[in-house]
This record gives sequence, C-alpha cells and structure tokens, in this order.
Amino acid sequence: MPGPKYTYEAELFKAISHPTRIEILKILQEGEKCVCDIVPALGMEQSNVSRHLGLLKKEGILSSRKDGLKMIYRVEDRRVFELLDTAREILRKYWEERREMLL
Amino acid sequence: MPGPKYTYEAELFKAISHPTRIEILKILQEGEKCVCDIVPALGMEQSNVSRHLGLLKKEGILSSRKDGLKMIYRVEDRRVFELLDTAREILRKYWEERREMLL
DNA sequence: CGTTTATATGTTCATTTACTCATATTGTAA
DNA sequence: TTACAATATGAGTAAATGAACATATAAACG
Repeated sequence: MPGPKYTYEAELFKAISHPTRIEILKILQEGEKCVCDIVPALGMEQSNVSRHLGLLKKEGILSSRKDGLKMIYRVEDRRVFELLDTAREILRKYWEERREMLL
Repeated sequence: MPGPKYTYEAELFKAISHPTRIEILKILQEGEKCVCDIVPALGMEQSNVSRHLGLLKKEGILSSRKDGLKMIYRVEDRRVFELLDTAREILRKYWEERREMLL
C-alpha cells in the first residue's frame, strides 16, 4: 500500500518539482490551453512537453479534454497556485536575508 | 547560471518531495530538535536521516546550531507549513471527488 | 481512400536520487 | 590520554528521472 506517511504529499510536491512543469502551471494560470499553444510557449520538444503534461495529469493536478485534433489541458484545483505563490515568498525572504548580510 | 525560469522554485519543492523529509518537517513543527530525537522518531538509519537533514539545510529550509555533542535543527520559515497544509487540502479534495464518483 | 496535423509513446542514454555500510569528525568525560 | 557518544561523510549500488529521437495513434480534410 502507500507505505510511509506523507507519501501522497511527497508525490504531489514531486510533480511540481520541475522548472518546466512549474512553467506549464503558470501558463495555464490564464486558463485552459491546448498543447499546440503550450509547446511554443515553452520552446522545447513536443514529446518532452507531452510527458510533463502527462505526469501532471497522472498526479491529478491537470485534467484534459479533447477538441478535435487538439488536447486541452487545465488546472484542476487553483490552490496549486497558492503553493507556487508561497514558495516564491519563501524564496524572496531567503534571498532578502542573505542580501542584508552583505550590507 | 540558474538556467530555465522557476529553477529555484523547483528546487524548493524538490527538497520537500520526500516522505521522510516531510515527516522531519512535521516533527520540527513542534519546535527545534536534535538529531538524537529525530532519528528514533523516524525509526530509520541515522546516516540516512542525516543526509535528509543536510539536504533540507542546503536548500535553506532548515538551519542548525550545535549544542555540545548535539546538533539542533529548526525550520527557518514557518510558511513551509502552509505549503504542507495546502498540499493536504488539495489531496483531500481530490480524494473526496473520487469518492463521490462511486456513490 | 490517402494525407496532414496534433499529440502520445517506445526506446535509449546519462544523470540524479536514496539507501546501506563503514568510517571520519567532533565534542565530552573518565 | 583513552574511550565514548552524536553526527556527518565517503563509497557502492539499484532505481528513478529527464532528454532526445523516432514512431505510433487519432482526428480532420481533400
């Protein structure tokens, strides 16, 4: 079964723990988008992007629907953006403290 | 240099993306603790725990001070607990939705 | 039908991760 | 000093990850 405590939380964080996947989430913050829009926005291999999207979907962070040839992805729970915002604040404070140590 | 956007955010999430490290954070939510308290609470190899602590410290999530033979660790920014709480809420909703699909 | 477009997947490879065991380091005490 | 206690680190290994390239699938269109 799941094994150690916090396995699910760890999986969720792991899904977000990649620059490309975070960038995907940021792109989808505006609203749902097809792969054909996401790939050029990221400027990387389509197959690579597809795998990252698949991972985020497998972890329940994204959902998808088909529209003709296109596959449209969207963020399932907007609280993932809270995660991103909080992380940014933590980092900002971290750097701020280190900057002040040099003054 | 850092390379792609969101490298730092990704590193922060990656540091948290492990069941043992999340459990360490939960243990330290009560307050600072020495390794000698953390190891038995986790029930795993001391060397293993030490590495996870070192990782969390390297990423700026923990800080440490020495007290005689003991090394005391503590969480630097309590907003990491917001991350954990938000993650749990996201998961709770996720499971709740799936449960309702079976009714 | 065959062709084109959008997306997913198989395979290979190099890198990273997490773990274990043994050893090193550091501080304390007899 | 020697011995011990707490913690960190080196080395080895198995597994997971991410990237690239080629190929497969699926839907639309002529």
